[in-house]
Amino acid sequence: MSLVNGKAGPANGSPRGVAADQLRRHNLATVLEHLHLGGAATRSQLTAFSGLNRSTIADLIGELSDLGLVAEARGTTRSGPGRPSPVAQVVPEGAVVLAVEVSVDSMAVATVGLGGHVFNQIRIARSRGQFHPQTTVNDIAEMARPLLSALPAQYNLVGMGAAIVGIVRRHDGLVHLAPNLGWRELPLGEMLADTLDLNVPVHVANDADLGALGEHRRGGLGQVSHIVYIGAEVGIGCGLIIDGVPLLGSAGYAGEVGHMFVNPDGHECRCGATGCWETEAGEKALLGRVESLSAVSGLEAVDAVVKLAAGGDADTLQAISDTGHWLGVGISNIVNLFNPEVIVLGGLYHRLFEYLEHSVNEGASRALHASRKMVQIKESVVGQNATLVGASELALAELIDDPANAAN
Amino acid sequence: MSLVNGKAGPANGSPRGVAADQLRRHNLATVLEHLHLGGAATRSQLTAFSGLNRSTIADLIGELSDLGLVAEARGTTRSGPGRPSPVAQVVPEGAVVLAVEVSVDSMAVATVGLGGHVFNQIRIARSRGQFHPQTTVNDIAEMARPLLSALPAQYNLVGMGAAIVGIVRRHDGLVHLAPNLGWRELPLGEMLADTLDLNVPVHVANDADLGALGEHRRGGLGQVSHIVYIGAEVGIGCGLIIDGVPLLGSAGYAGEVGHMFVNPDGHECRCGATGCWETEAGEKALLGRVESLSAVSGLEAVDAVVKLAAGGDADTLQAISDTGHWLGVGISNIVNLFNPEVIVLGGLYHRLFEYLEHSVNEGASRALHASRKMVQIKESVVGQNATLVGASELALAELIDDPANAAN
DNA sequence: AACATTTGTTGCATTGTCGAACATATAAGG
DNA sequence: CCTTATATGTTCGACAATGCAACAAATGTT
Repeated sequence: MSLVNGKAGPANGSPRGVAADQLRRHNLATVLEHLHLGGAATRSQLTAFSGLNRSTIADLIGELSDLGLVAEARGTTRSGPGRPSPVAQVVPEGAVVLAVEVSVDSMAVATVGLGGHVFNQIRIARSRGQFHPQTTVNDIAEMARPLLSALPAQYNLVGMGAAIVGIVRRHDGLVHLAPNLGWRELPLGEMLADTLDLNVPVHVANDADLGALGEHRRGGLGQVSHIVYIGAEVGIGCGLIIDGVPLLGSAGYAGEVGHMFVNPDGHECRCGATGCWETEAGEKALLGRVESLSAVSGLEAVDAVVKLAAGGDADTLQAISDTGHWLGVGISNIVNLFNPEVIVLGGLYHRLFEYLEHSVNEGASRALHASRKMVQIKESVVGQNATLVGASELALAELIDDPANAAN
Repeated sequence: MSLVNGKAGPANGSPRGVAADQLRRHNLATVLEHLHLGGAATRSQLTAFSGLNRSTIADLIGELSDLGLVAEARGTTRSGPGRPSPVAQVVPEGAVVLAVEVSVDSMAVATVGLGGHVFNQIRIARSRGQFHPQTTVNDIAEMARPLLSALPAQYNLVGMGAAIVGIVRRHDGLVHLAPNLGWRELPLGEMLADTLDLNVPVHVANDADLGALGEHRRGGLGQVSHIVYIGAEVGIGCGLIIDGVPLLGSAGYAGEVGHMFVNPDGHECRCGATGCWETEAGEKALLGRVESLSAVSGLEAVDAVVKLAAGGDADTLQAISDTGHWLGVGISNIVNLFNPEVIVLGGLYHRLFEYLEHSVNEGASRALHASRKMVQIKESVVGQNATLVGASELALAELIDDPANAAN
């Protein structure tokens, strides 16, 4: 939570100084974020966590309560003497967002409230054909309508977040390139805003970036603040959390790892190069290694591989292991560059994690010893919904960062 | 400048809430940093920059002036009517640091004051043999002594920063591994503190990380906040600035790019793999490509290459160009991962920049189009002293971040 | 020389947090 | 059941920092 002044300032650039109101904003945000991510907490816990005085905490909670974002209840059973501290928790309907995910094999929409409460969620399969963008946007609107009307009375919609399998410019939601959807230079942010017409801010981001955000905030990683999320459907996506903050790059294009070079003797890639990470560790690479499948492709083929692996088919296990090896080799580069604490595997790798784990670790042993030793390679905890959860967190962030101004 | 509370707090973790004193600290830091990096400024310019009230700026400058960090002078010639605004500027001797650099071919020590004012500097050649660590530390102490006694009266020494060609754990200055110095798990921070006995905080960091910091802060890059610095002596080093903040990784080991994989048909590397970036674009790769030099090695060989290139020797130019190509290929991976605005080439690449530029750009064209288009590959502006400057900035950062508490 | 303009200076208002005193709710012990 | 210790909420005044308005000062313009 940075404390950069957000109010309108003098002409040249944003003001760097900070006044008392920004201090209040920061403290409100800190308390609300803690409740949002950590669940219910007593006032005395909040006092300890924040380092603020109990009078201040009382005041902050009072304001959040007036805003309809937090509610207090009588403290439950406690140990030890002393006046019981009331338990504060977020009110989910106090701030609701619409989360959207457009992946290769499915599309999902969810209504999510403060605290990560999912009111409702729909996921539909999507064939791999390329659809006209406006058709997709209309489908999203169609899926969203019933979810929005099913929300409890008096809900407060504050934003919308969309995760897209593609390269997205953050500040305006322009989809620069989404090969698997057939989109290019598409002003998706605008289109969603216009078509859904919800009168709330629309955020669009890359799916892996949001997968990382979802895992960071809801993946039970506690105080871990350097995380790399790696997911695959057709291509390989990578999202990075550095010091607790998403790494976006200057335009939002950071984390494009698919065409990192890993294998001297690899296959030719659609990008023209040879031995790209995607070519060696992506879905197509995996499927190509399972001989009995050569005819099938896409999601059905992946499902078949999962089934074969579960059945203990030696060929399939070897194919998965080979894929894991190249996955690990790429990971070693990433470990050297970022020195993260955790690498989270999502998407395809999440489905196959138990069969991949060993060979990934073996492949990653190429990395610098000191960095390698301290990093843990794990499977996604949030699982299939990591990107959708990330999209909701993205949309909620604006409110959490400035509860007083964003709530109404 | 993050506004995280730094004062002693309750037992579990650092406090997240912020009180008025931290606000003051933030504003003092903002003003001082602006003067430190941007040079002299009138009060009215500071008012515009910070967004704070004129009374507040007057008060802040008053405090910085009382601390001996800033001095005001009568405003010089101005255009337009109105009462002239006094010009504030930093007092270099108000906060002085000792900056140290231990590279492969040289060692340097400098006394640097606020505003980046270099009081004195010594650089000595260093042969490539491996020296006992304590000998090196003693040499540094020896070099530092005359510099410290040559400082103006009443100077205030506030810290020391050391740049090391090796992998350094940030929080305690442990040199995990420095192959070119022959060091391993060496508590250099402690050794410097004990031997120099200056009674100030000692910071140790990787040379490329500090090169990046030096370029970011004194490289005339203005508001650019996503920078990758790439330097080479024997190996390739990489330092990253993300959103204006150094990327260190969870232990400080981030940016280890030397063994990134780039060339399928490459040479064998000392790490055991084949086609590492270092093997293809490092010093040895370059020297190996210049046939007429094959016997010579080290700094003399590099000097010879520079001379041959300046003389227009076709073989040499081709060798440099080939090296540049592989440098560019590695850069394309980095561009894809970080989406930076500027890549700064230092060290060996700085010396050869005019001969490399074209082939580096060609090699980098592999990168994602959108990211490639927006990044500029430049040569270092600070030049040979980038890492030394970075070391001084590192040591000064503590004071700038909290002028009131760190100044005395 | 009068005026407009910009900026420093001063004193008070406002905002936000802290701290002390008091009130309240629980557990433990007799 | 009553008393006591303890932890925490509540209240109100103190304190710190910034903002604001009125005034003063220094400069350019006419």
